[in-house]
Amino acid sequence: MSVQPTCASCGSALEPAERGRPRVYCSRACQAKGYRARRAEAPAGVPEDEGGGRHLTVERIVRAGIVVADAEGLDALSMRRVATELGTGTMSLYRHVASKDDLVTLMVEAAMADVPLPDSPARDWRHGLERAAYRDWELYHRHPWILSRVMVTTRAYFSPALAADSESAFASFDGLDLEPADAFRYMFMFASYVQGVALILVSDAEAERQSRAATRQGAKAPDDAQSPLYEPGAYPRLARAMRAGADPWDLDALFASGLAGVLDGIAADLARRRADT
Amino acid sequence: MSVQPTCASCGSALEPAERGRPRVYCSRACQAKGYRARRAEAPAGVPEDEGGGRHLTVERIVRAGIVVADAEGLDALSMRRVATELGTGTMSLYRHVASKDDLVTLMVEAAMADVPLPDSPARDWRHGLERAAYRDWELYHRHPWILSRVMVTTRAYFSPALAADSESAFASFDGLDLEPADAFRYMFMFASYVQGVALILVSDAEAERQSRAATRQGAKAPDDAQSPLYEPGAYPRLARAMRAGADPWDLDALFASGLAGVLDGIAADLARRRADT
DNA sequence: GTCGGGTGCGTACGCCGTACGCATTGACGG
DNA sequence: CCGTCAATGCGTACGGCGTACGCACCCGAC
Repeated sequence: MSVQPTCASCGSALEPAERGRPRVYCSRACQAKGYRARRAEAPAGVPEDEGGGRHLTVERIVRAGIVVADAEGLDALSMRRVATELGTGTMSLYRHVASKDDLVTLMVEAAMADVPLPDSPARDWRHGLERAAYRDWELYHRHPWILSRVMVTTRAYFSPALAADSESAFASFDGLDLEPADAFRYMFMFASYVQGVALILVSDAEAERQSRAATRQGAKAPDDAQSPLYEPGAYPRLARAMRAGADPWDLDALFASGLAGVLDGIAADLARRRADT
Repeated sequence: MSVQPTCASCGSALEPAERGRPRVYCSRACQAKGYRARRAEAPAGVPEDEGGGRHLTVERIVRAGIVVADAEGLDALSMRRVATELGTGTMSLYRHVASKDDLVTLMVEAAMADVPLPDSPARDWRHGLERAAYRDWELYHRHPWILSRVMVTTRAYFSPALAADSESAFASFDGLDLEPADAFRYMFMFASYVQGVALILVSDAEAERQSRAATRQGAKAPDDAQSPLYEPGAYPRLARAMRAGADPWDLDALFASGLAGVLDGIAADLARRRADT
């Protein structure tokens, strides 16, 4: 009896008719994933081609992608662009990376290693969550494009870097004897807030880039204070609030103040639960 | 002395050499904006072509765009697609809409009218903000793609629908004698949280659509409980929390619980400020 | 030597947004 | 009734995108 050959990466059946080319993988996508898996389990024999040599590797591709995305935004990231940056052909990238989506996922994973996780236990839960928030904030500052992947741990998909981030934040509650469900709810609120402000940060960064590009072309920057947002009229409350709170636009300060509020909310819930028992 | 002719929409100088074609507008983009402006100021003479007739209008284009985006996501929205939906040529759209970006902006503006603003004053600030939060939440449910524009009022750009939303939410604070700067900070925290959860909602909707498409192609849905997120191991705290809080995934409940926490945070700050004076 | 898997990449396809300019229409002054 | 001209529709084309496909080469194993 002949064994039905299966794809070495995804396990799906390989049609005998498919033989001749992939032979082990059912598609280029699986091929790339297979290469990565095999390379990862290789027991660190040769140091992987010193000095960033000519050889194409996932690492070099991901690093090049991060450079482009940091400098010019995720919109400017294209496979052709990354290939040009590396001096290779576009399709060569697909030997190491399954798709553009895969590349971005790998980039996010890699970029999150740029800001280290705290290595000491937090003084208390509030200190722990503040540390975690500022770690994420720093990440968004450095690599705004990571928000293209949702940065709150949900059941949706598994990311080691994101899970490590969450785990570290959850450790803030360690001495508290919290119900796991409560811990989850606190975390959800906390992470949602951080992610929500990050969206503003990202769009600020994007607007900044665009206005810089426009200014280079000789256009004049529009005056903020001219905006109808600052004119009393149809929106008097909004205008007053904007004048008072947004006039020197300081997103870092707003982030800090909102964070304090969110943590106050958690504190209130903690106190209430403690009183109930 | 001959007057330098200027673009009727953006006011920039019109090169005489440019004469012959646009004659009034410096570009097709300005042309589209000009048409819209003129049509808007037309004093409602003829009822604008009853019965959704053959005539192409901004309204019909925007409506078609919303239908496509609702059903298949913003990724599926292309100018060609909208044109096909309307049975016209692709480039015809550009007579009424300056660009795809312009179209999306108009779509967001129009979609936000789908859920009415509250028309009665709120009982108290907490009730007011809850109403505002659920209004936005409903909007994100119906039209997840509106999050492609940042939905927190910042100095970045002016949107009438968004400003009206903010103004209405600010009205929650009306009887409170709040410093405008404090009101702004509360609003910022509140809106950031809502927007942050919306990002999860949106990615859920996207994942849902993709998995439905994959299932139609015969793939099996992956089992949530298999995810490393639920396995104790490298992430014990995360796994416990996920099992307890995310196992029947109920985003609406999580939204409500986090919202309560955020409002508690505002209440704490209000109480503190009141005690200080 | 030769063979076969690992690797790079050129070509091509079908999308996209949109610049450009011609064709048609319809209102209006003569 | 006709000439005119702005408003409008749209066909063609360009440069970009992601990526499927298959050929060419390299290099270690035998």
